[in-house]
Amino acid sequence: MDMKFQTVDPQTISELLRTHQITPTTQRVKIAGILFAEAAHFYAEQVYARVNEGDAEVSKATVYNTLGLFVAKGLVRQVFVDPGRVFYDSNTKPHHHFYDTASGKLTDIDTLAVAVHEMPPLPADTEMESVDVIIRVSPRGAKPRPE
Amino acid sequence: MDMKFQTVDPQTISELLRTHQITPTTQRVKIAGILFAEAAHFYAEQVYARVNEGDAEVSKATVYNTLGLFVAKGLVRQVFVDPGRVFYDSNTKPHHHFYDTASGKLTDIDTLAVAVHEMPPLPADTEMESVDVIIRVSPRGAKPRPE
DNA sequence: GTATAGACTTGGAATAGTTCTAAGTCTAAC
DNA sequence: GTTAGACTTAGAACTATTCCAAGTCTATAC
Repeated sequence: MDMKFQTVDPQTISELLRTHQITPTTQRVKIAGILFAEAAHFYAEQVYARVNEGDAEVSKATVYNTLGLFVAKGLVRQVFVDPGRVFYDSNTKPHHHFYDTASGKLTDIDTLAVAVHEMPPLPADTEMESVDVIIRVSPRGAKPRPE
Repeated sequence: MDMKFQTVDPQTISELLRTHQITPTTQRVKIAGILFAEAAHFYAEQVYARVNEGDAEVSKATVYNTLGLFVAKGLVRQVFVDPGRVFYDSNTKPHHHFYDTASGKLTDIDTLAVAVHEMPPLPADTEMESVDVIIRVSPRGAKPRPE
C-alpha cells in the first residue's frame, strides 16, 4: 500500500511510538507518518485532510484524539499563534517561531539564533514548562494599522 | 496592593479614545474603563461580565466589536496562549508574559527582565510586527502533563 | 482455535468562543 | 426636524474542538 505523503518507514514510526508508550495502531502510524514526513506545522484539519487523501479512512475524532495523545506523550508540541486554531509541531527540539500573520505560515527559528537571557523570577511556587518566542511578521509594505 | 475594581474618570477615557481616533460612545467608554482600571488581562467573556455587573447593558456583540476596534487602533493588544480564548492586554508598553497553565492566569514580565538578542533574519520580504515571549509555568510539583 | 476484556475508533451531537446579519437606535449636520 | 451614517443589538451562524455511546479490533486466557 502506498501512501502519498508518507516518506517515513512505518516500521520506524511504530518504534518511535512505542518508545513514547503509545500503542501503534494503524491510524496512529498514519498520522505520525504525516507529522514526521516533513518539517512542517499542521493544524488538525490539515492532518485530517492529508490522512484521508489516499484510500485511508480516519475519522476526525481520531485525528484529534491522536494529536492530543501525541502531545500528552511529548511526541509533538502545540503552538498557539492564532485564535481557535492549534498548530502541531513535530520538531521537539527547543526552537522558536516566526508567524506570518498574513499567510498564517509558521517557520522555525533555531534557538541558537534567539537567546532569552536573564530569566526573570517565576511566580511563587511555580516551575517553568516552556519558553515560547513568537516573532510576528507581515509582508513588507502591508501596513497593518494606519498611524 | 489590592485594589478593587476601580473606575477611571470617563473624561480621561474619552480623551484617550479620541487620541486613538475612536469615537467615545457610552459603551466604548465603559469597556475602556474596565480595561484600563487595573493592569490585568481579560478575555471577552470577562469584559462582558464586568461591564454588565451594575446597571449597564452592553451586548456581547458590542464587546467583541469594541475589543476588535481597540486592537485595530493599537489601544490594546491580543495575547494568544490558549486555544480558543483571546486575552486582551491594556499594557501597550513592550513586555512579555508568564502563563500559568493550571490557573489560566497571565502575568506581565517587564522587557528589561527578558531580552531577546541576536534577532534572526526575518523571512524574505517581511517586516517584524512584534516579539512575544511566553513563559509557561505550572504549580510546582503538579503533574507535568495533566490528562 | 474461541471467548472475552479492554483499548481503540467512529459518526454525529454538543459545546465554546467568536463573527455575521439585518434591523433598530442614536447623533451630528444640515 | 430630517436625515445619513455610525453604532448597537439579539440572535443566528460558523468553526474548531470535545464529548458520547456504540461498534470494532486485538491480545491474551482458555
